[in-house]
Amino acid sequence: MQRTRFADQPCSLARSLDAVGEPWSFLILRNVFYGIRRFDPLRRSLGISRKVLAERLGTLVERGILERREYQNRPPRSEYRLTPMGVDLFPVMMTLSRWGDRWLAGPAGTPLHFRHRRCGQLSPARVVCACGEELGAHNVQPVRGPGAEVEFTHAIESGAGRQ
Amino acid sequence: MQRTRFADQPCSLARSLDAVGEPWSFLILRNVFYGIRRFDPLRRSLGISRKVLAERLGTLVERGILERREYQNRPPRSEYRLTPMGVDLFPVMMTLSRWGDRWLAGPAGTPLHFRHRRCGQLSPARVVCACGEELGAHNVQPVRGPGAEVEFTHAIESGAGRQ
DNA sequence: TTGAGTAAGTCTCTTTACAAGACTAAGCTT
DNA sequence: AAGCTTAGTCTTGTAAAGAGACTTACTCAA
Repeated sequence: MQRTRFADQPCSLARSLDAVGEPWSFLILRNVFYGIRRFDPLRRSLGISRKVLAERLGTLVERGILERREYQNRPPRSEYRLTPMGVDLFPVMMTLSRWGDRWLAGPAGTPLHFRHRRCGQLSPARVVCACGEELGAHNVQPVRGPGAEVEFTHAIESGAGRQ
Repeated sequence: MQRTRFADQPCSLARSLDAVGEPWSFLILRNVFYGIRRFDPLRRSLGISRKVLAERLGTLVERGILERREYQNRPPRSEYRLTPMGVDLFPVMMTLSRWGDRWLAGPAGTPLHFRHRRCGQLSPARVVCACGEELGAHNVQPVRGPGAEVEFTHAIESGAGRQ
């Protein structure tokens, strides 16, 4: 009876969660984004146990999200860097962070802003359509794609969008 | 020795993960978005155990993400609906889903698209700044906000942005 | 009025995963 | 040589997930 795997579901959300949904994975990636790339600094900054950190780094490397790189070999020391797949998670982290800013920040306010380097704004990352309009549950409808499986999307297409 | 709580960290990402980062939470919310709102249909569509489903629904209600509503009382039957806080998670799920579309879809292709109702496009949800430009790790810099704590942001500000 | 069915759980048991921290190994420093 | 640093592995105890039996309260058909 091991933890259910989501990777085989015909759903990109489930697959993504299977790849980075374990406890700590996102926080490890956050700190790697912030420039903390080595084992001990990661462990200290996160307060994570050595065992779990080693496991998470291993699976994130295995899945192609981080890359392990030796930066010296006497003694062997390595650091972890984001692959393009890992870098591409940044927008996800921004939207999740923005949700927390909105609903969980409390009276002290937002702990951390993101500044868009080019225009200088402390940008409240918006999720938009190619046409530029902001997207949300109210104006989006799920539609079966080429990788769909019929029995899976049946319930979805019949009931979708009605909140 | 219980699981580490992220809710007390001065970081909206950590707080968000504490609220919805448990296994199954996102998939439950996905199905509620798709119109599956009752216990047994949720259980069947997810393949989750009754115990864990009851636990997750309970904590999501407790945290204000779902609302439990009786739709009949003889016998008492209830359904779960998204609160505004829950509805606001949809853009997060779209970006996570988009990441899975990009990196994990495989040869069968995207299982599910999102169609923007107004313009009709199968929209690859983009994360953009208020100025309209797309945001990513390369053009964003974290900046301390009012709710920050000094010792926490020290490492971040010194090392941020260099990948 | 008995029996089957349904919806929404609760409870028990087993297995897995996390938390804390001791221990290991290889090299460096004083 | 003793101690320090980095990067782990290993051990032990607790918490949480998975499977499924059981419960409660009501409806419906025979």
